[in-house]
Amino acid sequence: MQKYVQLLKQNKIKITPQRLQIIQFLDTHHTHPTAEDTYKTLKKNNPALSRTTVYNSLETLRKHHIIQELTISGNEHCYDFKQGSHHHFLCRTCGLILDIDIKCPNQDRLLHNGHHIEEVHGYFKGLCKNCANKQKNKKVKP
Amino acid sequence: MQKYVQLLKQNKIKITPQRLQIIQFLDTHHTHPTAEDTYKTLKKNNPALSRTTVYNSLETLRKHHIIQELTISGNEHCYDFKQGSHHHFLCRTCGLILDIDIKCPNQDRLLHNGHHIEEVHGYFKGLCKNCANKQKNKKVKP
DNA sequence: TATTAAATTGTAATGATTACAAATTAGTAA
DNA sequence: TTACTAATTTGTAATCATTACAATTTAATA
Ligand SMILES: [Mn+2]
Ligand SMILES: [Mn+2]
Ligand SMILES: [Zn+2]
Ligand SMILES: [Zn+2]
Repeated sequence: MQKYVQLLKQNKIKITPQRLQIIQFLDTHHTHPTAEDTYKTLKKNNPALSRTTVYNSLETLRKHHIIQELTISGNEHCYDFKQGSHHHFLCRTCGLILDIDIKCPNQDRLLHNGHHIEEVHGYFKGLCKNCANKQKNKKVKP
Repeated sequence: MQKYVQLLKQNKIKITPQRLQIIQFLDTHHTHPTAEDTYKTLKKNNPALSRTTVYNSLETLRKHHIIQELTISGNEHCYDFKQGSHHHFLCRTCGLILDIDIKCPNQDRLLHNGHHIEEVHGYFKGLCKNCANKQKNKKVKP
């Protein structure tokens, strides 16, 4: 927990229990949760928590590059505490989002034709192993 | 226009004026418009057009891989008639979305750890050349 | 311990997208 | 050509994620 306090201090933003809880949640659940996922989970142990606080905090943490915001699904933002840019896979069937640890020569690009690159996102979308197997079984045994 | 008719025929979906207009719009405006952009523009020449039709048509065209759906902005879908997977740049300041034609070794991946990859999206987010210059001028001449 | 700017909270508003049912139409076959 | 039917289009209402806002609370500082 102390490491999260340090993280906020380094970024000169106020240390609040809500922010600490949100960072801790993201650090211990590498499932790329949405704001709503985060809210629902933390609300259990902190019934006074407001949904707005979760949205505000995630935005603040993002602006300070403490967390990353993914736009892989297209209808909701997902958040990721993992440091360093990495690729992701989204299963269109079950919604699973996985880290994909592959090397990419464009991962660290900072400039392209005069445009300043601040973030690089590599998204793969398709059918996960699990869902693919389920579909296969259905076809074989109808 | 005949080429759009062929495209729909090949995909065995009904040829409607709305679908033809939508494809034509995307084919002649490579600005990655949203559903709303498309609706507003086409509504001018076809006041009877429904927003729902635009959403439905874009979804149908996407399912048949006639157009691509981008999730780069995070709060709205953008559409792209351009064939073949290619990378994109989003300016966080002005909203501009550009094609980035670079080679990527992961562009044509079909499988990763048993997961079936159907789409590859490479998104760069940052500040475009134009907006960067504007910011620079502001600092120099306040 | 008092002060104050920043953060949190709850509610209302917004914006994108989807659901739905009635009306229309494209494709097909007589 | 005409009649039929399933697919499509339309308009409206509903939903879902996110943001705006004002009142209340709190973390940081002196
Ligand atoms: Mn990740
Ligand atoms: Mn493009
Ligand atoms: Zn899956
Ligand atoms: Zn710009």
